[in-house]
Amino acid sequence: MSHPDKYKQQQRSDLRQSRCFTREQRLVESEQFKRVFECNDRVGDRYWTILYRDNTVDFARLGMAVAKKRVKRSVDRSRLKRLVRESFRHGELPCVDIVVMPRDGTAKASSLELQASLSKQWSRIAERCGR
RNA sequence: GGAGUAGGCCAGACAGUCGCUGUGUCAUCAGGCACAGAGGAAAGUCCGGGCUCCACAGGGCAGAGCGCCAGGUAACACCUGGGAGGUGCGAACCUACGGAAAGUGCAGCAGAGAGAAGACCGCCUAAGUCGAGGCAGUGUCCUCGGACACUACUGAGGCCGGUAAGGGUGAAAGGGUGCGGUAAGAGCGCACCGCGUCGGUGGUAACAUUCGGCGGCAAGGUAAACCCCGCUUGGAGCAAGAUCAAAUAGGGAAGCAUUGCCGUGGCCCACGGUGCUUCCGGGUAGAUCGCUAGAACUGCAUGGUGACAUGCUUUCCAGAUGAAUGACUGUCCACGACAGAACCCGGCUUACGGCCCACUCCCACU
Repeated sequence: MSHPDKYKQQQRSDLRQSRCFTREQRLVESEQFKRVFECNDRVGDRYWTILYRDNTVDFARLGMAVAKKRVKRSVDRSRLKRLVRESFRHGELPCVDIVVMPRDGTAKASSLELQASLSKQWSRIAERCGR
């Protein structure tokens, strides 16, 4: 996908494969969040709790719930959100709505660790949905 | 070189790739292109404003805040300059800095006594009183040596007192030093110093005073204890507030329909409820505005000790809303601290990496 024309073509045909992150790919309304919280599957490790649920559109959507209680400083909250977004953008996922929540102490971990952790979680979700 | 004081500045840089938000522009759409995109503290939310809504005839009380003087400012508890007091060898820094003679309260331990104070040790015996003893005179008695009584003088010592010099206690004992004075002492008197006060002088003023007079001179500390005096002061906040506005339930008006059904009633009329349609009002979810052109910024000039002001000039400089401002790679260096806008400004406070300049003290060398 190094060739730009090829990239564009692919993006047009299938948002799933894209590396963009537009508004459509986010959970925006509280209804959407509620839907995921009410009924979901979950995966996780010591950094993250990730809820997911099949959605009605044909691409994955991401939402984040970063509680002030869990991550105290505003700088760290921003950092985690960026990390998650970036990772989500690069990861390949089935058509599910996802809500990512950090755990206590996640802010102390290095960016490399967190990225590794996240991509592992994405593939687990993909695997489960594939079955 | 070390230790310190004050002021100012910066907030990794460059290139490439992939993203996000806004604006502009092109495009039917998809999207393309261009430009812009966190801080000095964006933080704490501690003050002061703007802005918005609510309340309000006017005045007072209560409550809250402030408190040397002058200036700056939209305003301030901020800033600048000055005064006073204090800290430091010094450069410098610190100060909630009105009133203690309006009243009330508070002060552990020690100490005799802690607020118009006090006599524990010490000092003194002048006044008052008791008075061993001494000496003189007179009288009486006699063993002629004296004894006793009275009076006057003197008088060790005691009592009652005097005394705030000295010792001792304490953070603090009601100006200090010296001389006079005294029974011993004491502002009791005087000199000098200090203090208070009145006047003069200087200063816009706080205040100063190497000027003059007067007062013996204090009823101390604490007001971030109550309090008194003076000045200021409505309340809530952008989730303020404004506009548009589904769905559902309910409200109002008009029309239609059956002149249907139910209720009031013996029956008709009538009235109320029930059905449908349209409109209105309210306003929830949601959306839009508020939302960034401003007590703005850049540079210069002028005035001012300065904070700052005035004039000209330059620029448009985040505006998100489940919340953008990032990730990766490479190169270089001092190897990157504290930390993320949420209506906007002016301050204060706290956190923190580095650099520059000026000044002070100490050490060493020449």
